[in-house]
Amino acid sequence: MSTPPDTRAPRTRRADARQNLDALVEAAKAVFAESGVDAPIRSIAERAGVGVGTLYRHFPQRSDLISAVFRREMDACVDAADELAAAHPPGEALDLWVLRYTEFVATKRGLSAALHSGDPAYEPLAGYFSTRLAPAFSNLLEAARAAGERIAPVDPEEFLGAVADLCHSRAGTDRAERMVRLLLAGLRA
Amino acid sequence: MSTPPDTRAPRTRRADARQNLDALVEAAKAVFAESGVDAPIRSIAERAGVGVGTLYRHFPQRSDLISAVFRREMDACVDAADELAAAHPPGEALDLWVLRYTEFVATKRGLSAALHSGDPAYEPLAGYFSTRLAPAFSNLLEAARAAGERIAPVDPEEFLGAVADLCHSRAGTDRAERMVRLLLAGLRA
Amino acid sequence: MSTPPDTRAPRTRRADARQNLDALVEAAKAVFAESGVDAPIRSIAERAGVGVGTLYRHFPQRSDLISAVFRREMDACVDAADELAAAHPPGEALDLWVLRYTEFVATKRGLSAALHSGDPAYEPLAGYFSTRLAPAFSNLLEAARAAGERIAPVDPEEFLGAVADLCHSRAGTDRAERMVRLLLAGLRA
Amino acid sequence: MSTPPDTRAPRTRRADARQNLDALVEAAKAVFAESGVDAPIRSIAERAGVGVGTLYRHFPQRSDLISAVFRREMDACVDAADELAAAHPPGEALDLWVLRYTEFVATKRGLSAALHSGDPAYEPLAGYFSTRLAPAFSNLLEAARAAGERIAPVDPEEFLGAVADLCHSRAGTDRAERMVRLLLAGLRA
DNA sequence: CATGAATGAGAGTTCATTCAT
DNA sequence: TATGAATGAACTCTCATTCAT
Repeated sequence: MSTPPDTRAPRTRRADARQNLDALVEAAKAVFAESGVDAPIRSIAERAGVGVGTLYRHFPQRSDLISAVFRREMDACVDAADELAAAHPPGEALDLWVLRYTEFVATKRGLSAALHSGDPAYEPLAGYFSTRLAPAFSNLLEAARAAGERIAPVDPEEFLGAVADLCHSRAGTDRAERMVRLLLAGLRA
Repeated sequence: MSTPPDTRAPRTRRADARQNLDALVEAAKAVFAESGVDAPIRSIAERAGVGVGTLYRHFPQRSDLISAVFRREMDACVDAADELAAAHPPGEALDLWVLRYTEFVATKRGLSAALHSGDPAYEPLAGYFSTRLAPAFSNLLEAARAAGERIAPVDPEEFLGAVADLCHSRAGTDRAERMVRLLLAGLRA
Repeated sequence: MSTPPDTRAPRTRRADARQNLDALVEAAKAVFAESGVDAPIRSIAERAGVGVGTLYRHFPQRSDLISAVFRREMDACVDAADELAAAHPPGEALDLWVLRYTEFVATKRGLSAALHSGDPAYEPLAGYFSTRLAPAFSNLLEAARAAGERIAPVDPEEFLGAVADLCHSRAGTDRAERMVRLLLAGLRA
Repeated sequence: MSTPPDTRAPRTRRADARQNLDALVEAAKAVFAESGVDAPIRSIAERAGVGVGTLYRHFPQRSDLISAVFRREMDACVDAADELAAAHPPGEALDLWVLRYTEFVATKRGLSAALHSGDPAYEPLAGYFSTRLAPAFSNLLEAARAAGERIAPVDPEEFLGAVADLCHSRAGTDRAERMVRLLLAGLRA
């Protein structure tokens, strides 16, 4: 009436849920960076040293895992905005933060595709994008304007989306950076 | 009293092959636009009204098909450069062509990913990119400079790659166009 | 001035265990009725508000749980035989009890499959079937015969098995009842 | 961009589609009889000496395969009705055919479950049941009545369903036959 | 004693690719 | 030369079962 497999790998069992969760997100981050967000689920579980079942327990949908990875780093990126604003003059802070954002995006192949896929599973992620990242950027934009810089009107989300696009391709970070600078220049034209 | 010679095309071999090839490229173009370059091979063969075997005969690698599709439209895009240059003042021609190029890219989901995948199969395509599109753009750039416009030094290929990135995402063509214009503005800053 | 003795149940161990056991059997009954005996073990544990481990402690084999559920209701069904015999004339009691048995079986999707699966785990259940249900039915049969009814010779177990089969299918209880009546009619032909 | 596995089992390739189809239905019949209609798809493919893909090509849904198996034998069973009617007196033909039908059902574990599962995929099969088997049975019933037999009014489909239920269980054909005879007796009571 | 996280076998399904016809 | 049937690797997901806490 059932399948009685005799287990033979005792390994970690129950070590610590929190730890596993971390390992999974970390592994996912690495794998996504290497192979994009469509990488086989199993490869992530393996990298985390965890059974697929465990992965599914914590992240029933692929999108849950993607969201977890991105959210974690989005937070760090958002925090950087305040730090840079505090340590640099507005215009400079703006540029520096966009480059920081660039780094965040650099390893997220497929992020924008996911965000715009229309799949409702990504709405929370998109929401996070709108409610956290975009405002952070918007603040920097306003601060620069308040400091007297002439900056073209631009939708913050749209601009960040564009920067993301420029950084997804495997064309290398140098090119990405040059092109992002061009975009920033366009902002000031 | 004699049998009238049957004049109906007995030498269709070649013609058929050509036709198949055309149908395939056309079908691939449509399917790529709809589902991206990772679409099932079969769906392309079906759309072309041809067996998969035939597809494989003409395009042993998926990349061959991708290249064929892109090459065909690249040609049209390259030709447009001359036409625009003849009909408009240099600066305007430059902008118009970039928008024209934008359209070409718009339906090519995955083009830049393919170009930068590192897969040697795409080298011919990348080569075509460098030897045809980039020079066409370069000419427009030079013409504008010659006409007195101040245009930042930029690697043509890199710039075109960036534009491509901006157009891939499913975020809609409006956003893409706005962002491309920003990039163009950056060029003149 | 002295600490008043804490009289609140400190000896709940046993009581808890009994309670869990009850909850499990009850939950299993409900789940089996809804999804058949192949329902996920976990869903039963959840329904009982208990961890899977606890379930496994009490019922190491799925068949143990199945047996427990069935046994409990078989008992009730067996008891009904005496009650009906006491309250009705023999022939009527016979018919009424078979319909009562029908109800018992109705929600036991998979019971007969389990009983006849050949899996040795079900032998105790089958034994219970033979030693309790079949005799109860046999008594009613004999009583009816003793009362002068002409009833075909039939193996009680076999007959009950047949009735069970007629009730398993999801075809609805109406049909089942009609067909069971036909079977009863056959008994008297 | 793709997975280039190097095939190593050349085996039959394209031998004959018709043959494969037959082999599949045959294998499915055997597997269904052994393990019920929920048996792993893969086991059927293996038994037929065919890749899973081939199975899926011919029978995209499990229900398609089930239907194919059943339909084939239903046809034979329906044909038997005429033959028996021609060779025997009505009452006898009726009994003989029901036993014949019994044989058909005997190896179809899960048939009635499938028929009554409510899954729309089985509607064609259920339809076949109603339009072919039930009428065949109905004719025999009428013929027997016309010949003067007293036969209880009964819904042909319902009756056949009941017979099916009696034959599904693994309880052995002897028991099934005895119980079916009882049901037939009930019909004449 | 109870819990539920972890495990991994196994089932379903898709699709690139080959090759008999 | 064209066809499309066949193949099977690879992927996703579920769930029985164990065992650290």
